[in-house]
Amino acid sequence: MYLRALIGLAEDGTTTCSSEELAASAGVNSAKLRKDLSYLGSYGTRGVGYDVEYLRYQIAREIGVTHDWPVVIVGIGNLGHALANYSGFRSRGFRVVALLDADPSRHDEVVAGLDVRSFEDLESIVTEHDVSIGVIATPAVASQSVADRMVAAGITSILNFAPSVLSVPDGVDVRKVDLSIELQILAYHEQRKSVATGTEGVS
Amino acid sequence: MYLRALIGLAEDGTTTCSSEELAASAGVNSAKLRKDLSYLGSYGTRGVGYDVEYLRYQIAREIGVTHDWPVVIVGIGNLGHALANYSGFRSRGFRVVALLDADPSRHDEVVAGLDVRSFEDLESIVTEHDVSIGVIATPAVASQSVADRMVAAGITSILNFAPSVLSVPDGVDVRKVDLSIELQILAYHEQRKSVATGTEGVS
DNA sequence: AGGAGTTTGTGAACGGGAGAACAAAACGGC
DNA sequence: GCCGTTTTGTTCTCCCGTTCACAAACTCCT
Repeated sequence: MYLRALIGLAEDGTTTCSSEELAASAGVNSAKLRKDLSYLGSYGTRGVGYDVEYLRYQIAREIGVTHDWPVVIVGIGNLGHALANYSGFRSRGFRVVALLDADPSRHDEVVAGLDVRSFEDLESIVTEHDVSIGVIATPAVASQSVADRMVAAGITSILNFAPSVLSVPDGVDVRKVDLSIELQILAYHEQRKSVATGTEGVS
Repeated sequence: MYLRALIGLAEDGTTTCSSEELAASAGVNSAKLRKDLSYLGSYGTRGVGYDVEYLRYQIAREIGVTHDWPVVIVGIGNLGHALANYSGFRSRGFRVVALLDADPSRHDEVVAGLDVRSFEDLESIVTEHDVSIGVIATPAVASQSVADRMVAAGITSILNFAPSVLSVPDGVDVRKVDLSIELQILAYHEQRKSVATGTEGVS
């Protein structure tokens, strides 16, 4: 988030910023920002602030976005389609090297300039491109078996868009994004709002 | 998450479950689950466990998924396209009532059975369908102005997929989903793994 | 050179979530 | 009807992230 805020500041032509400004851009408290940055090192100048370009490079180096990460996406339904085309991945240092789907009827499609290939090709693709990050955009029922195959093939980080809890061995990282859970959280607060104001009754 | 786990258990034909089982399905600790459920009330039976259907209804009622929530999606690019087609929304009680885009060249498209309409129609749609939840899938530069218009039109909950920090008045909830941040977090851990094992050097 | 004004970096206090542990309650067998 | 077993609901403790507050350090102006 700080890196993204710095990029935004750099695009606006800002060369130096205080922790207060950067915190506002990132939407956090300035003390938290200073403490977070202090874990990386002492990259600011007291009385002046942070050099935008310098700090940007230091953060990029620390979090590992200085080189491209190859990524495979499994499950080319609506969501996988969008992810394959999502420009944010490429601009943040991720390169989609393959799109896989278990459904043979999808194998003739070309999405985002890539052939949709058979899920059976997973191992060879992972080996060839030295892929360590996989994205699961399949239905929930398929997600665990896809994850197992990914782990067996050597993938050690998984981004899971399926609404399922994956079990993986130690040493493998999983992050889960559940789009409808986010909406449900908003709906919950909406409901509480209407209860509080008495606009709407809840049986 | 608990609701989803309960639905899964119900589909498997389970009628009763212990906190231990449900916690395992949801991927959390059983003490935490019991504590969370205790905030809703005392819906379990000691020595027996929870009735799946009963608990499911109670949670659904509490979080407000007993009735459908109308939703508008603004920005019908790749991501908006996928969101409009995403079946998880409908099955979780959300109904997409309109798709809006500022680009007139998109207005002839039909996505997921809905016309893509002009962003200018926002106010009338919100009023007509009593929409309180809006989804922003525009580029980052447009997101703040879209949010402002949404708030002015009466929307009080926003799900923001743009990589930007939105500022909104009190009483409006914003949740942010940033797809590439998730990948960056995985990449960070990957980098640390390779540093720790000495597989790869970091200058 | 020195003091006033800024801004970072960090020690201390605060708050809240997570897990362990246990009392209360329900069921089943005798 | 009573006791052992099981499982919930809740309290207590611990730990971690966040925030406050302040000393150290840097710049600018006189």
